[in-house]
Amino acid sequence: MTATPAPAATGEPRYLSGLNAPQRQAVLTTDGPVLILAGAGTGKTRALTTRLAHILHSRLAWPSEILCVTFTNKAAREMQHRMAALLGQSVEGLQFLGTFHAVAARMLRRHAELVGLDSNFTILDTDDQQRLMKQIIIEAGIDDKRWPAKALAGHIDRFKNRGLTPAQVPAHEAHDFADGKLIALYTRYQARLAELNAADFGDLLLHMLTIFLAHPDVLAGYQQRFKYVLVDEYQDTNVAQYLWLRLLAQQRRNIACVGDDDQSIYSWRGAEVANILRFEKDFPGATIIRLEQNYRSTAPILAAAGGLIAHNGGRLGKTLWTASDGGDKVEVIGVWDGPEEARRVGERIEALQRDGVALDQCAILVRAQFQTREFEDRFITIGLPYRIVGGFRFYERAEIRDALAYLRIVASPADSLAFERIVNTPKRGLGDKALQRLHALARAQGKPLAAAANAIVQSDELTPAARRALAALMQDIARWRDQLGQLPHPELARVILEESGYLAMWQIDKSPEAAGRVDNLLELTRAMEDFENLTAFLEHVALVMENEASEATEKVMIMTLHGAKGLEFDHVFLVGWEEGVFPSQRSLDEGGNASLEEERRLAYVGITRARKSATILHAANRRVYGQWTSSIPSRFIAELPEDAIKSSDTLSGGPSLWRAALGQADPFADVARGTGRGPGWQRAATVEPYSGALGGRGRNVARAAPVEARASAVSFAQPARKDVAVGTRVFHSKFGYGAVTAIDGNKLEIEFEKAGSKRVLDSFIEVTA
DNA sequence: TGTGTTAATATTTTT
DNA sequence: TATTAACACA
Repeated sequence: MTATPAPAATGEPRYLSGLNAPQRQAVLTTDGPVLILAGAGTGKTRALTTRLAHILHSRLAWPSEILCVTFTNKAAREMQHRMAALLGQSVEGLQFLGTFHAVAARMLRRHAELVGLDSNFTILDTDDQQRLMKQIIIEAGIDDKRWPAKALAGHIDRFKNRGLTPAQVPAHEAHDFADGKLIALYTRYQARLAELNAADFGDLLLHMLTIFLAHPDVLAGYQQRFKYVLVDEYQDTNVAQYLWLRLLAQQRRNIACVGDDDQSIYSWRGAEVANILRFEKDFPGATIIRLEQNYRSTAPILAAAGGLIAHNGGRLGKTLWTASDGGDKVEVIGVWDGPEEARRVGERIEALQRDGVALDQCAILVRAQFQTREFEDRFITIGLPYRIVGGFRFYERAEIRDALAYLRIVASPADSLAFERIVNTPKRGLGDKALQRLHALARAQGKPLAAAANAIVQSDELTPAARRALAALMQDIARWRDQLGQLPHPELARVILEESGYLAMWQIDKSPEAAGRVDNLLELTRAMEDFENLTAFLEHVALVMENEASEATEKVMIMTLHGAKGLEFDHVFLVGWEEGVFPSQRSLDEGGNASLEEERRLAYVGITRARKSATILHAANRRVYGQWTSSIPSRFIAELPEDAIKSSDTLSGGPSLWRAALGQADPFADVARGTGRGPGWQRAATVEPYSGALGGRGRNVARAAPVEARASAVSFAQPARKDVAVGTRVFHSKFGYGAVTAIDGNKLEIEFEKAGSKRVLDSFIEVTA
C-alpha cells in the first residue's frame, strides 16, 4: 500500500490528478454496478464527485441522463459546487441531482394523477402530519391519549419506509396499535391526504414505487433515461429508497453506491444496513472498491476508532490507515459531574485558543440534546463563543410555520391544514365551537375548509361576532390572492403579515423571544427573494428544512453525534461517555445487540471526526431530568485499545470510577453503582464547590457560587462597558429581559424577569430603553 | 373564549 | 428540571 497517487498519464484530465489508486478506480469504473466502501475521511465525496465529473466530461451521458441522489441538501449542494470546480464551469441541467425526496418529488409532480393527486400537491411536514393523524384518531372514536397521534405517525412512517402501502401491510402487524385498527387508520390517513391533495415525506417515494409497479411504461422511461445512477451514503437508505433505486438501475445496471456500513446510524429512521451488505447479491458481478486510506486523522485516533468498531459483528470490514505518523493519543478524562465536565472542556478550549486554534475547529459532540445545556451555561459564564448546531431549525419555528400557512392558503385555497392553522392566529375570537361547525359543514359538503368558511359566513350558523371575524378573514385572503399575480411575492408576504395582524401579534408580545420571532419573520420575507415565485419558494421550504444562515464569527461547535456525521474538526471533545448516556439507556433497554452496535457505530463516527485530537470525557454524576444520578464509564471506553489512549482522572472522583468500572476494590463503589449520594458527595463538594453539585435545592450553599473564581483569561481581557449601571434594564438572548443588580468588572449580576438571577458577561447583553 | 392551573413526560431527526 | 398539552375556571 502506498500513499502516493498513481502517476498522471499525459493528456489525462486534470481532475484525476491527486487521486489514489482505489479512488481512481472508483472514478473510472463507469460500466456495471460498483460499490464503493469508503471509510471515514477517505475522500468519498471526492471520489463520487469526480466520478460524476468524469462521466460528464467524457460525454458518456448528458446531465439530464444522470440520477444522483444524496440524503441532505447540503451534500447535494456540495457535489454541485465541487464538480463545477473540477470541470472549471458549473454544470447546468442536472435535474436529477438532489436528495431522494427532492428527486422523487420532482418525478411525482409529473405523474401525480396516477396516484390520485394533482401535480400541485402540497408536501406536509411532520407537524401537519401529526395534526392530521390526531383528527383521524378522534374521528375514529379512539382515545387519543392511549393511542397518541405521534405513535400512529411513527407506525405509518415505518410502513412507508418499508415501501408498504396500507394494502401491503401484513395483517399480523396491525395489532400493535389501537386494537388492530392500525391498517384502517393508515388507509383513512391516505384517503385524507388524497382529499387534501397532499403527500407526506414518505409518500414522495412510496407513490413513485406504486407508479413504477403499476405503470411499467413510466418506469421504462426512467430506466431508459438514466444512463448512470450515483448514490451517496448508501448505508442510510431505507427499503423504499432501495427498491426505488433498484427499479431505476435494473435496466442499465450502471449504478455506483458509496457508503460505509460502519457509519450507519439511522436505523431508527428506517435505514437498512442490509442494503449495503447485500449489494453484491442484488447486482451480481459488482465491482467492490474499498477506500481505506484516511486523509483526516492521526494514527492514534484511527487506532482508537478501529479498535472500538472491531467489537461489532457482521461488518464488511475495512481497516483505515494513514500515511502520516505522530499525533497525540486519545485522551480519556474522568470527572466528578456534568458541570465539571463542562468546566474542563472550557479550559481545554481556552488553552487551544491561546495557542492560536480557531474556535470553530473545536467541537463538542454530545449524544443527546439535553447535554448541551451544561456547556451552554458554562460558556456563557466564561464568555466563550459557542454555537449549538441542530435543535430547532428555521422552518420549524412556530412563527415561520404560521407565516407559511398564510402563504399556503393564499397559494392553494384547498390547503385545509394551513387554513386551520391560521384561522384563529392571531386571535380573532374563533374558538372551538365555531371551528367545529366549520368542520362539520366542510365534511358534509365535501369541501375544503376555506370553501366551507365562505359558505358559512352567508348563513346564521355562527354567532354574529364569529361570523364577522371569519368574513373579514375570508375577504383578506381573497384580496391577497388577487394580489398574487401583481405584487412581487416577498412584498405580498409582507403585506399579508401586516394586514393579518400576525406581525403585530409578536410586536406587541413582551416575552423575551418575541423580538427574535419578529426578526425571523422579516428574515423569511427576505429569503423569499431568492426564489422566482411563491410556488417555487414553498416547494423549497417543504424539502429544505435546514437553516442556511452561516455565521461569520468563530464559535465552538456544540452538536449531537448524529449532527456531526460528515463533518470534521481539528479538536473533538466527546462528552458524556457513561453507561445510560452513551450508550443511551434506551438502546440498552430495548433493541438488543443491534441497537448497542449502532451506538458503537455512533461512537466510531464521533472519534473519526477528529483531525488532530480527540478527548473523551465521562462524569460520575449527572443531573438527568432534574434527578441526580450516578453512572459508570461507558463500556466503549474499555473497548478502546490500551495503547491508543491516555487516561487521566480528576481529583474529584475519577480514579474511584475507574476502579469501579474495572471491578476492582473501590471505596466509593456504592457511588458508582448508582446508590446516589455516597460519601464522595461531601468530599467532592469540598474539593471544588459549586451550587449545582448540591442539587436544585442547595439552600445550604450561597447562591453566588465561586464557580467564576477561576474566570478565563478571555473574560479578564475585556474592558468593562460603560453603558450599564446598577438598575439598567438589559436584554439577554437566552435569559430575556432583566435589570442589573451588581457589577463586577465586565461581569454583571442580573435579575431576569423570567430566568431569575444570573451572572453574565456584559458582552452578552444589550441595553434596552 | 381566553387564562391559569396541573400533570405527564422526556434519544438521536438527513427530508 | 423544564417544557408542553390538556383541563378547569372566570
